Amino acid sequence: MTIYEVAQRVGVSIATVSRVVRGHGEVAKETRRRVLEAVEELQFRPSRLGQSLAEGRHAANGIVFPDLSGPYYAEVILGYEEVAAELGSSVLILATHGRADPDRKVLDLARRVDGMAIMGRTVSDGVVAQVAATGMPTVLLARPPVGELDTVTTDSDASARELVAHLLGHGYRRFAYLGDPAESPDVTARYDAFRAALVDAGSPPPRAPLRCAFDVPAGREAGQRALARSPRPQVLVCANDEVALGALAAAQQLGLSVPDDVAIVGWDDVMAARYAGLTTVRQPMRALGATAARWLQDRMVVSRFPVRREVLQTQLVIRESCGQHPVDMEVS
Amino acid sequence: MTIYEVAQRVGVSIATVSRVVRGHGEVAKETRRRVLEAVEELQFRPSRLGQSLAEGRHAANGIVFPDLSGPYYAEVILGYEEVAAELGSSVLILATHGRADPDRKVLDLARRVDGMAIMGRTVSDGVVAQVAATGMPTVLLARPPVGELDTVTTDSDASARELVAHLLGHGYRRFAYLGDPAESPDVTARYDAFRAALVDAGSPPPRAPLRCAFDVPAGREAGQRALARSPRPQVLVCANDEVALGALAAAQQLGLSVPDDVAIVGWDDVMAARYAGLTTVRQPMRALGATAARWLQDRMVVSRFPVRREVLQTQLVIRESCGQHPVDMEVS
DNA sequence: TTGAAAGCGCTACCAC
DNA sequence: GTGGTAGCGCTTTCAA
Repeated sequence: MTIYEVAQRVGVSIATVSRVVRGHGEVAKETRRRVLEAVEELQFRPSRLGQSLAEGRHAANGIVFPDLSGPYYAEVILGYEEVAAELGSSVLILATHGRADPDRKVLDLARRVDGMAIMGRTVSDGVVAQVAATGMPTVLLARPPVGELDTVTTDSDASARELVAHLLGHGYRRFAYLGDPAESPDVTARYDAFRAALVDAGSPPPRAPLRCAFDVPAGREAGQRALARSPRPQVLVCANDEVALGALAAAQQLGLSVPDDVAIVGWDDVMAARYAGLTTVRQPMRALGATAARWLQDRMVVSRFPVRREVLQTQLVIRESCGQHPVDMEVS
Repeated sequence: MTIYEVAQRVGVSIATVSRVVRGHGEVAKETRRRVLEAVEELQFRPSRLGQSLAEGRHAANGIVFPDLSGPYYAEVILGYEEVAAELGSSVLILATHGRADPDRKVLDLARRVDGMAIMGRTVSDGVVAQVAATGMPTVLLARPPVGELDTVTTDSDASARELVAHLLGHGYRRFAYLGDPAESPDVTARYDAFRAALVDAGSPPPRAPLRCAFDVPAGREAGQRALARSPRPQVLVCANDEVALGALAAAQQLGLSVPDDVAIVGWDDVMAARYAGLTTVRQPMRALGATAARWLQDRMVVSRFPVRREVLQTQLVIRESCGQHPVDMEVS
């Protein structure tokens, strides 16, 4: 079903059909009626490819993320899709984690979209720069800036400072950090912020992080390593909630009580964190994605636009896992 | 940067450049070298639009889901993306829930993909049929079949039967069901299965479901309503885990102990369920998405292919919320 | 008010 | 081996 068949059926040119369908240009009332009738009868829908090729735009944009497992990325993507869809863009998603040749895949995605958001440690700065160099509107998410690209991240410093103050207030002095700063820019930022907060508070810097992946099993394994250290750390500060939940399991397995024998804190505030009673730092994940989509739109509409950088606020959420509190500080 | 510029630079025709780039057809070694050199220098990447238009395919497929909030859909999409990417397709996502004109959006998506997966109650059977009628390879996910379309769902009957047997074994006789069968085909299936299992076991059928949306706040509200009934139900059977978590909060708020005063069971086994100690039915969400992607591929490759129907197995997961058990039946 | 036609960027067939 | 060229389906300008 092409525009030609419609035109032929009505006995007009394809230009006229196009005008009617798009609602641009002037068309005689009667002609319009006949065209619309044929469109309806033939169930004509213009080919997106033909349209895009002629218009020179895809009306789509993409988001690249490490992987979708874990509620964190899912939420970001939801926020992104919601805004993008509102703005009339289709959304393409691309997970790179654990996949062969992520660079190629990102470059490939770049050929199907008008703009893209790139999250975390998915591809190298070089590839990001390469994509951006083609003139592709690009925004970076939860990732250090590259060149003059728009970048939206979430705060680690303020909440790390709050967290450390809170933990020191509990009287804790021996900390272990679980997570691999090399794995993700987020972890890097979180670890650095944690370390800086500790040092600024006059404490000795923490030992090197116990490196582990970003999931529950890895957290458990790292938790076991941490808790085997002597003297045993009083607090396990974890790169994200899943690692913290793993650490929780490790403690349980060793017969240690949380928080009496060891305190555990996470990062993100995924749904499970509430039920595990995990003290954590809440991330505005939806807002992260929504912001990226909005900025992308701005860049696609206005050619020259000042570079944007924004650090979204996070919130320390105190629950039971970091120590006994006089009253429940968070109920709901 | 088009194929013309590359051709001109090298002094060959675009046909030759195309041959080299695609790796088809015979090209003299020396010519190939010079073309590749130019491609490299000019950073030429063929336009996806031109390519697709000429090839007559998008090399992309789409998945439509009610919304992305809640870990359930996210996991399905992950499974889908993983397989689709492996198969060389880009993935477009579309959330319909709470959006204006979902039909139009789905039809729109259909113009950009070679195949699509449609989940749950996103669009009417009519629209599904309309999409399928265009020849678009389509598979239905967690949704009743429409016409001759491939459909993959998860089992509700067997696990509902197991669940009911287990609950009856606890001595419970008064059940309340929380969730709105009209909201999603999943809920319909779950409620029907629950009801049938109860009746088959010789119990009286449950009262009508307490209708509520699919999230924690709605679950809490419905939980309050349920627990205010007299006589108070002994078990709240919930449409999904989020509703169950809400019901849990409601019980807590009323000062009721779970499971001593009231038992609560959910459906899905999202991550939070483990930490909330929720008895639930585990869904193979990744497998659901992966299966859809695989079937779609089959349909796109082989034109005529027998209709497929599959019901993936689910697993009853017993935790604390359904009653005291002699020993921990699930540790990890 | 309408039509003809020039692209948009590529693939693949047919000649040479 | 290589080039010419006819599509693929649409938008939009220019004429009529």
